[in-house]
Amino acid sequence: MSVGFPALRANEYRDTWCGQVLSDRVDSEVRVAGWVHRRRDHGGLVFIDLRDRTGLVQLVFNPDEAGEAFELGHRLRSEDVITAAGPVVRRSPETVNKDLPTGEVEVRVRDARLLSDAETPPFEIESFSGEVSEETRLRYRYLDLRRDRMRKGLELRHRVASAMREFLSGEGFVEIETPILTRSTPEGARDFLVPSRLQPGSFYALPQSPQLFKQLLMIGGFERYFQIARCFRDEDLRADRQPDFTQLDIEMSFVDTEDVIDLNERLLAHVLGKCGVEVELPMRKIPYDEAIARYGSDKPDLRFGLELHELTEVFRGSQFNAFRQAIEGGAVVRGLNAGRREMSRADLDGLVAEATDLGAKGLVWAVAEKDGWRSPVAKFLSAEEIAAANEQLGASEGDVVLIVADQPLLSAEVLGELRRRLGERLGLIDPEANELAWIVDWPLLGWAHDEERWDPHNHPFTSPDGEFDPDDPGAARAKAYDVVWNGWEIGGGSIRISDPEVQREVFAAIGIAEQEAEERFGFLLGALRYGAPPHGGIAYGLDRMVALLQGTESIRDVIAFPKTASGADPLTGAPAPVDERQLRELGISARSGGGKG
RNA sequence: GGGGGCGUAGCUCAGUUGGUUAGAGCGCCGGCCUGUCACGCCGGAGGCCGCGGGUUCGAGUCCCGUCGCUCCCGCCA
Repeated sequence: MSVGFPALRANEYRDTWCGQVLSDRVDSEVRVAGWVHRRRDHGGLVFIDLRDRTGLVQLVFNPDEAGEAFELGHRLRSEDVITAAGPVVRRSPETVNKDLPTGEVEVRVRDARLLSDAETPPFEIESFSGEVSEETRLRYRYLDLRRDRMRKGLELRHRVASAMREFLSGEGFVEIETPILTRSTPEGARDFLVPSRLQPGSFYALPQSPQLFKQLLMIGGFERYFQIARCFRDEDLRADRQPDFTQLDIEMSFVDTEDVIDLNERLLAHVLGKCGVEVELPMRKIPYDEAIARYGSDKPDLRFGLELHELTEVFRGSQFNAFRQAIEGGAVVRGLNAGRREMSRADLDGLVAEATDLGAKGLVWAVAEKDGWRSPVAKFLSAEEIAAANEQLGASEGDVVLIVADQPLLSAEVLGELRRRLGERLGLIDPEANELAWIVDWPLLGWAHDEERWDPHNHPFTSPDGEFDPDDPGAARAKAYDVVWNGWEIGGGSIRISDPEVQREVFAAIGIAEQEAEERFGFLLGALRYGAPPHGGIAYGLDRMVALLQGTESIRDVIAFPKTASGADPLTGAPAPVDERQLRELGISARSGGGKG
């Protein structure tokens, strides 16, 4: 499945794509153009694999047929750009190359011309001696892009984006661009700032998302908007995070949660369907609390089991002090049945170390045996406790059990992360499987322990589900929803607050004072007063979606010109110092007070 | 901000307990070769062992610092 290739209009360079020189062209004359992929020079006979975006075709330079062009055949080197013409000839049976779609034929060159003489590339385009380091690939990205893998990734990305536009246009959505130079939006991440020359001392911010603008578009009456939008966040990078990334941003009016979910399920089925992934509708919906309790994650990988079970009641009042005291202190005891496994003492101790690294106070392991547990803590546990725990965990003889007692969220997340790692290590994941689900019924706010205040789980414009009680903000649920695919969060959104009074209450609850709210979001609060329809939407991480479809862990493989982990671009050298003069013009020079720079 | 891994030829990597002239495969250059397709054969060039300092008779190897790449934690709708 690839991007379509229209019939070429003949010009002096070519009239046929390399990949289309197939058996049906035998006896016809073709002119092809491209890059010298590989040469096999036999002295009196030269074979060239010529590559363009559509594939490879073998050119044969033979002194009798090629004439003057034969000399060129000898001189050609890797990545030279040529045009060549001649008859398409069927290969004799013993010289057919079954690994090549064009391997049944070849072009007998009669005429060829060098269009561009290439220096020896720093790495082989298709190398067979190990993976080229990412830094080298990025420094010569224009060569890396010639590789099959990159071309397929970016073509896939184009197909995904096209399918999105196609579906949404058909549903009455209008694609609208929002500003790149804007005011800081409050999604929590650090902003990239752009100094203003015309207003020295003031700064634009690059948008972390078009959130506020899409709400303004709803108030502006567009009803259905989307944008494939570039977003910017100045935070540390990861394999699945770039400082600038792309999101499919959607917003719609006169809708509630179910309407948004319905539209988006059909969108996902359309887009993923175009890429060979069947999506069963309706998709699973898992409440946030259930996701945490069963999988220890708000983006669970549902391709395998190993679910978590709560054991707090089993161990309440236990003789085992660590459990009893933890429970009395508000902890929740959770267990995971890893199943019948051959695990050495070192493996199990390794898991304990991983759990403490993840922030747990400890991890108890046990191996279920005929009568009781083999475990460092077995002697502290009664037969009744062990039997009850086995019952909860569904554990039978030989099963390895892992238990964490800690604060409710921490105990779940630690075990959830161990679950994820074990699923991978134990080979429990079917690489062909695709599990999509909605995570719904999110808490509106979360308690930020280090700052001792309430923080929006999503962003501060998310609508509470039902009445918002300012006296008990922690109890509020949100009209929010995330899409999770094989353990990756690929999208998330919410119904927004369309009542200015509710918006003020939520701002107040998260510690944004009236005056500050007016300063930072006055324009939104003002807009909400002029007739805001009920509205909501969603945003998808396009890079992550394409990476998942491509089967790669790194979104850098599906971005044409990505940054390294330190936010640099080895190709252009960005970020780079700028002239003192430029800084002075912007009024931000360290020496701006002084004289000449 | 913290932790792990890596840095040796153009590329991918090996390099023993610190020991004498630094290795391989691919690529590159030259020669031979009319059916190869990761062509083959013969010959050759190519090294600031990331950078700086230290220990030592002697450092690619040990120590300290630093820079870069990478993965993770923190951070990040």
